[in-house]
Amino acid sequence: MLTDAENTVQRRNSRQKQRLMELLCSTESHPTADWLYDRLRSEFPNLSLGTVYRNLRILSDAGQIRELKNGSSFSRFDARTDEHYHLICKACGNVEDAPLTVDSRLNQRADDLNGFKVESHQIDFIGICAGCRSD
Amino acid sequence: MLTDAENTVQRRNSRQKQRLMELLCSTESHPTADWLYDRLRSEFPNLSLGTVYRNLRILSDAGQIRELKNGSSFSRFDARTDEHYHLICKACGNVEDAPLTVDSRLNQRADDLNGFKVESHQIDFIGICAGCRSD
DNA sequence: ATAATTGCAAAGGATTTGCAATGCA
DNA sequence: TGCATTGCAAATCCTTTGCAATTAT
Repeated sequence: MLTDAENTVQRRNSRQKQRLMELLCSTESHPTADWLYDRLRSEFPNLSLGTVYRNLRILSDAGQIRELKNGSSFSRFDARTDEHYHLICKACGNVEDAPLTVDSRLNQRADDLNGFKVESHQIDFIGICAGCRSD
Repeated sequence: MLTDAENTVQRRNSRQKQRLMELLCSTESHPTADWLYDRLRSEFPNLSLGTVYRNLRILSDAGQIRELKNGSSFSRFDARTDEHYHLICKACGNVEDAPLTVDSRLNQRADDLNGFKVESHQIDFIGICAGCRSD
């Protein structure tokens, strides 16, 4: 996350950032920073991985791209091993169990799409938890 | 992930591992390794964070607990910012978009559970992708 | 007694950041 | 020209690992 000051700053269009965005738009493979770095290096031999990360953050803070990960940067652990859904608070990052029954019919809806064999699914509901709502 | 050799090893029940498991079972807060480490330190003043991580890995490889994170350890980025679902391959870690329409009624089903205000949801279907099935 | 487990500290991988040089607007 | 952006390298954060000492079976 960038600071507010950095985020309201006036942005320029460097060639690196432009091409990064184009490359990301041209693929559906949900690439990692490293993959993007490798591809862009043929065009920008001196490109640094730091620049890739910086631009990914800028674009994602601006809502132009999306970063796929479950909230926080570190792993969370759960003693419940049965399938269940989660409520994830955008504000504090906490994760609670959703008291909902798992709908296994969803697996059939997605099964065999693109030749993909579905074994299970998980749903994360994103929002604001009771504690953060009252603040 | 532990190696096969480490995984088929005969396990003992250290006090540290026992209490870690009990602590994890006693909460629904899906704690991080650090949170568990802090709590356990009053009981085991010389406890090391490495031991906590090691035991979490042992328990999760044994299927006794679950680690919450989207597959790989590094972030993936997506130029599509509209809501959509993902197919995640257990074998190769690749992520593809699921050609399904988003069911916004799901948000209502989960809304206000535990006082949680739901804004959106995401579904990850876990399975084996076409490429890995044919190998 | 044997070998799994520990604590410690050092290594590792992914990501961020400080800074002087560079290049958009 | 002015200031956002870069490349580089060092720093940071979370997690894993090597090793000698300890402890469960």
